[in-house]
Amino acid sequence: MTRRDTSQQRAIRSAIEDAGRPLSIREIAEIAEGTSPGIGIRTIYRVIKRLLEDQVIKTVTMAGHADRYEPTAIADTHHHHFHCERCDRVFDVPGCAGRLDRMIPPGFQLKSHELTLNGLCDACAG
Amino acid sequence: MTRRDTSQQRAIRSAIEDAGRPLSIREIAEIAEGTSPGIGIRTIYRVIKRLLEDQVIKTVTMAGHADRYEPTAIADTHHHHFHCERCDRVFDVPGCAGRLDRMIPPGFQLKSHELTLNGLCDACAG
DNA sequence: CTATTATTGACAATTCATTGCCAACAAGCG
DNA sequence: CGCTTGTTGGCAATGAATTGTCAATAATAG
Repeated sequence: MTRRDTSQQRAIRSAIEDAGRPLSIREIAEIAEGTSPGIGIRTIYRVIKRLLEDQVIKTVTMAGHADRYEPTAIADTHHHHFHCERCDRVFDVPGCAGRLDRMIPPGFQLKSHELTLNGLCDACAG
Repeated sequence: MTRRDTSQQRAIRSAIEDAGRPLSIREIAEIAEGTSPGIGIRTIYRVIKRLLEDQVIKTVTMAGHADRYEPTAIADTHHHHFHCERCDRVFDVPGCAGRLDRMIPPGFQLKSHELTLNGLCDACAG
């Protein structure tokens, strides 16, 4: 049961690592297709699942959009996401909104939060 | 093609208006079942669609969760949402996180944002 | 009250993302 | 290099949410 390295896995890993932004399954498939032609969608799902299990990448959950994936190192840096309404790409945005605890009603226990910004990215706005 | 009022429609409308929090399709169905026994899920979808078209209610999009619906009057008051991990209910939280424009990268155009708070509600935390 | 027709609800059908299955393929040990 | 077996990819199958269909029902104008 030795783990094997394949060109498909490398294509998927580098797609995610080089993107600089969280990628959806579809985006990963398109990019990996360039590096590893003919790669099947089934393989994308399988490899993503394993990368998640191995904590190599983490899931980015977006309000109203498909999940994206980004390297754990980036995900662990506290930040949020900007979704471009036109090109549908998602970008990392450093920093945080601030005093969220103040918003919480008495008795409630805050554990985490997700901030989704919507608008136009520089390329689409220009 | 005159519009007709029915007990099913009233049950759905009052479920949403009286809840005091955004409701999912499933929650609406359960509550409406109490007021209008035997109401079909098909009717829930149909009436919700019409209420959305008529701007009577609006959709609450949550990161990682099914859409919820709340009265337009409430939706138009700027606020955010708290999702309880245990009971899966969603609550309105007044106020806003603050200076979001400062987080936006140069060239980007911010149009809207969604903040999802996660944790335990007072009932589940107590 | 009666006739018209908008509305309902059961069921089938669709949509879309994800997974099961399995024969063919290929990574890497010896 | 050759063999073992982990991996791949096409297709079927699944699961979950939503919609189409249409006969039966019920709201409302007259």
